[in-house]
Amino acid sequence: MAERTMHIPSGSVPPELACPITPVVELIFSRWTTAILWTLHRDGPHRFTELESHIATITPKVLTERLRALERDGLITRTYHPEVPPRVVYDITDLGRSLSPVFAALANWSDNLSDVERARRSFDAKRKRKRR
Amino acid sequence: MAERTMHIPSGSVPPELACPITPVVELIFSRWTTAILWTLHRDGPHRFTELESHIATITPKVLTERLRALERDGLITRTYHPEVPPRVVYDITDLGRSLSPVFAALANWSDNLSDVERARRSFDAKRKRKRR
DNA sequence: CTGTATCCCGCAAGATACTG
DNA sequence: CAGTATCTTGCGGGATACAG
Repeated sequence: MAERTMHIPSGSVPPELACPITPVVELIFSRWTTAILWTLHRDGPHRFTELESHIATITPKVLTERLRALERDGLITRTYHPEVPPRVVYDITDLGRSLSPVFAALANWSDNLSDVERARRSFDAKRKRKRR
Repeated sequence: MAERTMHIPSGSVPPELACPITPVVELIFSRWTTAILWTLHRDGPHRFTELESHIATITPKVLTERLRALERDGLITRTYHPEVPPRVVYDITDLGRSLSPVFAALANWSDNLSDVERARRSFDAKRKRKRR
């Protein structure tokens, strides 16, 4: 873990006081955004409906919200083609691509999910025993 | 970030269908948890009130909730010392420590936060221009 | 096709007060 | 000290309808 003292951006909310990476977390990991970034990163540019059907359970409203936020943050681009019917293509930016080491670290760690599962079962079992 | 809810995914069908790292994200990055894990990892074991005052803006109720969840997931330990007054010490586990590469990747990426800020200003400026 | 515009709800999170 | 117990609230996210 990095031991450096980092600048804490102003305008951030409470938890940052104790943890310098919280701003990054809150920036990147709002719900659905990893799915969107991951898709664009791995499979290239997508149109609105392509993303919609690929993520499957997201509603158009929420997808629009997330895409706007990601575009505003400079992580994806939105390209409008004035055709009939209109066509809009979303793609990941270099800034968005720079997240790949983060994603790789997360993907690596997913090996530990089974340990988490086991810990949960153990914890719940103990709780059940104490209850009765 | 994170589920932002690491708690039992409510009624919704999870986004991990489109993104394999989403489960990890939802596990680790619920609000406050990075601050807790970061603190325990960097500064060693802490008592309840030590965490409370270190994170400063968290309420005891929420801190308890997060600590329980992290304990259940096997990422931290809770040790009760039956003294007078009672003493409880929280510490990070090996499983929790194994998140270091993830945190390091995130800390590294925080250099890009300034780019995000710039992108936001640019985006907002464009919006303003179009509006009038 | 690519979105808005509304309305609505669950629940994480906050405030406050109290206890073994 | 280390938490519960209760009540309230903000808002992310869902459902539905509709528009350019």
